[in-house]
Amino acid sequence: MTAHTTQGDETRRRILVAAADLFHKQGVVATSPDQIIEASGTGKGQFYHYFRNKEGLVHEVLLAHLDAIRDGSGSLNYEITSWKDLEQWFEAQVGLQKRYRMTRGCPFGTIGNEVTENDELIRQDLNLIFEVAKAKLASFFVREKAAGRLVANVREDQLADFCLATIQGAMLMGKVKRSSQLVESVVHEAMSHVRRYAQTTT
Amino acid sequence: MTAHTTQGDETRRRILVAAADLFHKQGVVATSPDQIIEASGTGKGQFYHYFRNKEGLVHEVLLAHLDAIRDGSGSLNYEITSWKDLEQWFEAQVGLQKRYRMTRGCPFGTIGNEVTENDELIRQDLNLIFEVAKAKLASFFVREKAAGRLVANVREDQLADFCLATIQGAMLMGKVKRSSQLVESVVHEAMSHVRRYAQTTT
DNA sequence: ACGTGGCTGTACCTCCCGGTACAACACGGA
DNA sequence: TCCGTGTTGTACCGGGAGGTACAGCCACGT
Repeated sequence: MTAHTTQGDETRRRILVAAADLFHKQGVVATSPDQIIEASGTGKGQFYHYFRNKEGLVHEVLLAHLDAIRDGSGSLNYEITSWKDLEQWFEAQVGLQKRYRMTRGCPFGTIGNEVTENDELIRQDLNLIFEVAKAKLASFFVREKAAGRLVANVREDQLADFCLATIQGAMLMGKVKRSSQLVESVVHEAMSHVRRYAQTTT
Repeated sequence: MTAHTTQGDETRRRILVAAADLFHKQGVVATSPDQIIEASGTGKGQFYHYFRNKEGLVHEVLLAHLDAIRDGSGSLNYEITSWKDLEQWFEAQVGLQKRYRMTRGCPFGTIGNEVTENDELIRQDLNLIFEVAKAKLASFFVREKAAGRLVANVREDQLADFCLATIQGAMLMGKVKRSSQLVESVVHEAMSHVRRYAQTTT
């Protein structure tokens, strides 16, 4: 299951990266082990040596995503310390989508939408990812409120969920429309809404 | 392709209904013709008699959805004439999701997320659906603005996109979390944002 | 040097996917 | 009545999905 050699570690990593990319591009169901094997330049032997099966691989891809959010090693910065940061967090997602010429949505959303009642494990992984992301965003709002810069009756986690949900929906619609303008304007509305809770209590 | 007999019309309809349900439940890619055939109680003969292939069926399912939005024959009412209507439109989506015990997302969103660069036709169908839905919502805002009950500098279609995007994101996250509370609160935030553009100019 | 792991490649297997071919049937009109 | 068109069932097919078996390899400690 896990690698015991630097070389083995490398191939394992290559499989993970190739899989993550293909899942993002065309979804989990539409991606076959053979495709991942070819894209990663490995063989069937390695694939089933390092991963129990396809579902196991999906699980580990999601864990990798989770780590990326947790330690900030991914291309997105979830450590929000200012309103500017929050705005950049939104913009960064649009930017990422633009690099793929608006042909892709959010990596998590893409997988999340494919989840059925038989994928309980995967669903929980995704749930955890959203939970961690929410906590990161919410902690910013908590600090702002503590500093008296946020109206007192606002629910911080609810606001964080709002941010996540809007960006998910915006990216999905941006992908369908193949247009970044839609995403930009939705993000703009969302930011404008969240900002209204900010107050300058002198 | 198209039926010429009331009986043939019936089987064609049964296939469409069964397909729509399965696509909503588990997505397009994960649904095989055989499953649709079994669920609709028909045979392979009928399937390929009435539809060119699987993609053709997806296309027609989407056209049926589109009609449902256009003439209001679906379970959702897109004819918004009051703020109460708008709120009910949001709530109706959550209600629908709840009936499936939060195991499904939006029918369009589910399909939209599966779209790749090879599904240009399907993508355009979905785009049209979103476009029509947006127009329905936007026309309400236009009327409100004309009546002076909306701030003058608001872009009506942008606001409509915002509504669509948030409900999409909310339903996706609701499905992943298997919780309707998340959806309710996101919808609440969205409504609260949109309502701020309303003004009573005496 | 040699065994004992981890690593890697390839052959193979079963099942189902999307689809075709084709024969039988129903039934209204000439 | 008998033909033609719309409808329905079933047999079949190539290919790829997801996965297993297994044999070679290479490095390492001893």
